[in-house]
Amino acid sequence: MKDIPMPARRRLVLLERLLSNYTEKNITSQKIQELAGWSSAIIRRDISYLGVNCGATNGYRTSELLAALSREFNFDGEVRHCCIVGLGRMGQALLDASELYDSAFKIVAGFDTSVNKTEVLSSSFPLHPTTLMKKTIIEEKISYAILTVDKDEAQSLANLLVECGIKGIINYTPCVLTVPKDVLVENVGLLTALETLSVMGEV
Amino acid sequence: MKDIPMPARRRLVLLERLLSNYTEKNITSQKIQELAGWSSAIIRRDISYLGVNCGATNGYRTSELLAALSREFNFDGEVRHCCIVGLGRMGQALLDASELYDSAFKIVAGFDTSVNKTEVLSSSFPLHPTTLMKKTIIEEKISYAILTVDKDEAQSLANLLVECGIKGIINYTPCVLTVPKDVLVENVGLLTALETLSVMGEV
DNA sequence: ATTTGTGAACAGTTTCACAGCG
DNA sequence: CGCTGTGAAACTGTTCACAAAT
Repeated sequence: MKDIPMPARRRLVLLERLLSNYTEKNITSQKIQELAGWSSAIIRRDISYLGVNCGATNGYRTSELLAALSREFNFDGEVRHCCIVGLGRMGQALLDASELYDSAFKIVAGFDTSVNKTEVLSSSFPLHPTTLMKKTIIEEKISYAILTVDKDEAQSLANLLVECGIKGIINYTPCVLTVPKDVLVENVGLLTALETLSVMGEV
Repeated sequence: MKDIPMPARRRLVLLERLLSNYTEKNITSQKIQELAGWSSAIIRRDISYLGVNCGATNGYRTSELLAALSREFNFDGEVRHCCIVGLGRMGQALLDASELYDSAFKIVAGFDTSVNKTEVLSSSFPLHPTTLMKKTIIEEKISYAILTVDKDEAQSLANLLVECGIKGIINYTPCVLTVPKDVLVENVGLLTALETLSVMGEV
């Protein structure tokens, strides 16, 4: 894993997503190219990092590839605990997170600065005021946070999360978060995503 | 713009986000490094693509940099029209999209396959059944779609959007969408983002 | 016959290091 | 003097093209 290039890792994650919704028994690099848009050459190299030796002719066995991806990324180990920080409209929309059912990730807590929110809303896991964040994150062994607060609270809550020893943040806010190098951030805010689309499109 | 490398474009978008929330009059490449985590060398090169000549010593003038970014990315031209496809919990959470207020993007329509949804919900822009998608996208000159449907509808609605001539899709579903090369996709689904975080983190 | 897996060539991106500017 | 802007070097990632596998 150590020496899989970063762009390859991102593609392999998408390959895992792709194969999860793929029903054929076998798949060729050519077929993946049609479905995902990357060149078949780079797909073969990406897959070669996984160390599967498929046996040519019919392409890869879907199940074998998926297993190799899970193994390499440790998606078959212990389930990773996550929390939602910010229970506004967006945070509430993620509360059920049916998407994560059957995945390697599980939301085990929600936080909001407003005690009102944490008391009124209900979910299958406990909702706490942010004052209990440190305690909960440590006790529940939470690795990742999903940040869905207002932009004026974003950096201060990111700071708090870092203090709690979080390993990564999914940033749904339109802010650039300042965090130490060992804390990873995925920026998935709507405005950021729209600006990126628009900018990648210009010839 | 033509020859700004893709990784540089992504950073420049984040630089734009960063500066939008930055109140000092001047900023140095060193300061950006502290805030965003990229090396000061690469920041200077990224900015050099914009063709601003700042005049050393005190770093860049924040306002000048922001203006150059807006100019380069055409954020100061006509507002780009967007639509939400899928009015479930997530789609509804994006309906107000206060985030886009004062930006280069505006949501002008929402769609759902269920007429029920489009009739019951209310928003500042019209909600239509997907049967009216082609008509509306053309009439309203909609460039970008925000896809928040269930995973079993994701590809078929992506197909429809492509047929309507959409330029890019913000994909909030956990699916990999198959689209022509000239249609761009930003994958911001929760599961995809969590898997990416986890995979980028492994040493 | 078809498709993988991979050295070697190529292309793209980042870093280094320093001249030049205010 | 501190900071930018940028050639040139170093590094990283992608594509080519073909031998090996079945």
